[in-house]
Amino acid sequence: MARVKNVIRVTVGDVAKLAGVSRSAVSRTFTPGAPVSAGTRERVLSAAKELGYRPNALARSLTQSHTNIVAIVMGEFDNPFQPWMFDALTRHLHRGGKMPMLVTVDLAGDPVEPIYRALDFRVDVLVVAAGSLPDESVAACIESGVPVIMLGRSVETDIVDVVLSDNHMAGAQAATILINSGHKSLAYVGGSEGRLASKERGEGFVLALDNMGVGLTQKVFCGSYSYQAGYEAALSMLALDKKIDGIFCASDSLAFGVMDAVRDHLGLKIPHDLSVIGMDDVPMSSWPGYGLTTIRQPVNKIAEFVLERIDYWSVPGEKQPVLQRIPTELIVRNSVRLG
Amino acid sequence: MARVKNVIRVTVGDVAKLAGVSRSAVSRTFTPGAPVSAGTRERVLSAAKELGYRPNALARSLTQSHTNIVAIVMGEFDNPFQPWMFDALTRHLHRGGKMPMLVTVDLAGDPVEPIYRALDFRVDVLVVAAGSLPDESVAACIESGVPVIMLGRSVETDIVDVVLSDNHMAGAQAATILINSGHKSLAYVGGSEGRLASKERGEGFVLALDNMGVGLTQKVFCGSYSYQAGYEAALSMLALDKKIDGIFCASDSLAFGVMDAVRDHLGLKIPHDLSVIGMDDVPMSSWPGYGLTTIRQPVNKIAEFVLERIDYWSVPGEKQPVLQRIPTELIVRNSVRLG
DNA sequence: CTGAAAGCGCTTACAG
DNA sequence: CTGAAAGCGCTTACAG
Repeated sequence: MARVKNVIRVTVGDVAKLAGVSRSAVSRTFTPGAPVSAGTRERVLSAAKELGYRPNALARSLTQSHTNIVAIVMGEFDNPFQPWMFDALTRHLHRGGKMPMLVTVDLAGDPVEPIYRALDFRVDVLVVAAGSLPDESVAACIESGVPVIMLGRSVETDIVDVVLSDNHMAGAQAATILINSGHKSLAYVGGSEGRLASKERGEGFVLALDNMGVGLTQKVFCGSYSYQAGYEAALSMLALDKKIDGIFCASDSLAFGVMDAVRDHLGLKIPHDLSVIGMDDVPMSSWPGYGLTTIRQPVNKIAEFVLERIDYWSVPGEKQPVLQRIPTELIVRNSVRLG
Repeated sequence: MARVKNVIRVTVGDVAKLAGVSRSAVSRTFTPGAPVSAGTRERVLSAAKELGYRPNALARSLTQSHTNIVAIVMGEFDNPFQPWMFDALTRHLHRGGKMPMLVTVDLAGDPVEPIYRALDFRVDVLVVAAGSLPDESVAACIESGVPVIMLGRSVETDIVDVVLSDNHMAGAQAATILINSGHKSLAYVGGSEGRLASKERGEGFVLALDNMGVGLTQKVFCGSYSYQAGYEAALSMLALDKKIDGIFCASDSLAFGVMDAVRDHLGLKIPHDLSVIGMDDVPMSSWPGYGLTTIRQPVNKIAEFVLERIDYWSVPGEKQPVLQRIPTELIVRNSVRLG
């Protein structure tokens, strides 16, 4: 019943002894590309297998220039998009042989200490997946001296990578389907006015509308991407202007809020009376209860690109940060009246 | 424009030199409880501050019996409960000074390799937050020799901690409110029949019903906790038996599926014609669109307890694993017809 | 290709 | 309380 912690720690020395070679030989066998003869490699591998040996990643990291640990810095999961993006990211990191270490910045706590604690482990790079992250936290990442890859967020410096969805394209895709299907009076519901993503999505929407000779009837920024914000925005917006027949929301959760508000309080039918279009394509969008037509953020493509950049930064030398926009995709379901 | 990686690595030696003390003294200053005179501590601290010194956690881990890294082993985020639990867990780990390292087991990939890779970093403990985790992965954790804390899942051994919601209590809470508010024909919608949680919730529900002299009208296991599963279950269940007026679902997402199926296809009003009660209390439950009455899983209490157990396992000696059930809480909203 | 030696940055007994 | 020394488990030049 009682449990005794009993981890046998096999080391290079043990394997070397059993294989009858030097510790260097063992080390080389586990270092891809290092020179070892087929014979010794064989003997080392079989000894290692017999002993159940695996190199201690901590010790290895101490002598190498990298640790294979990637810090993911984020705020709270206050929006279904975040866990979704996060899941794709960790999955890709694993495939690339990286171990994700999590840094969740608590809005009630110290904005920088958790970041320093991750840095103590000599993480190779900081992936900042941060909508709701305090500016101080972001600043700490940038000043850390460690490569930073920002997700979907703008930064005032040009020394970090930024990867984000092509928000202008997204806005244009929303505008196009709405106009092509005969909508006349359109509105945009954004998140935080200050955030790049909300700004760009709105700009892309308006610009495409302009190009088709249509003006925007109304625009509102909610301060967040949350369901509640969307719910309230819909109420106030549609009370003001009842002829709006199409709304583009800067996130799916905003769109869900809009849809529910419309159903509960306004007595309008979606999409018959009003079309709603979201952005993200979180799994919930395909639930029959919503059937949300939306602009998909390509989380897997984003994650893949992040992995590429991690590899890029991992080789020493003069480096050039990039700002990369990943194309979005229109997903047609039932919340937009067609034809 | 070009970015040069330029991390200055200050070491104990640098600080020792500046402070005019030995490296041991520096080390002791950063080791809580170690003997250092106020004077040297002062000098060390100020030197450290001037240099921006922080102990290298990797090197430190190499000489100590612990690393402060906690592995979180999980499957996919296929259910809103998981990110919610995960968020609470990581938050508490940070508060306890632990760094979470993520191990997501890909169903398409190797079920054990990612776990070994985490073990290579000498994680202190494995927190297995695993509904959908393959048995092989779970076995690998248990055999690792590292303390294991299982979340909401049963195990065939008695050498690991298990912490989970009090599922019997949850079932009883659901039964009680349903019966007290005059429901007559009740059904249970579970997840996987084989899983402890789904089984226990159903048992608790039936047992409480029994005690009140009521039988269960119908029971179905969906194989998962997903929205889709709930949607389909509702369709087939209610087609079979139209007089059911109360359904207890083993998860909120199951309940959302049931609600939407009922609204879309059965023309029943919730809660007027049919009451639905969920389990988890994920944030979405409080969205006006659902207003789900549910049994809350105390994620923060669970996370707190996990932290306690991590501390417990961290001190050496004869150890005793525990199975801890955390009380659940009824959250009343609008999906159950009252009185 | 191979091994002995030095070193990564820290902590822990060990004498004082 | 303090410092010199040894050691954690590995890798990397350095000779051969």
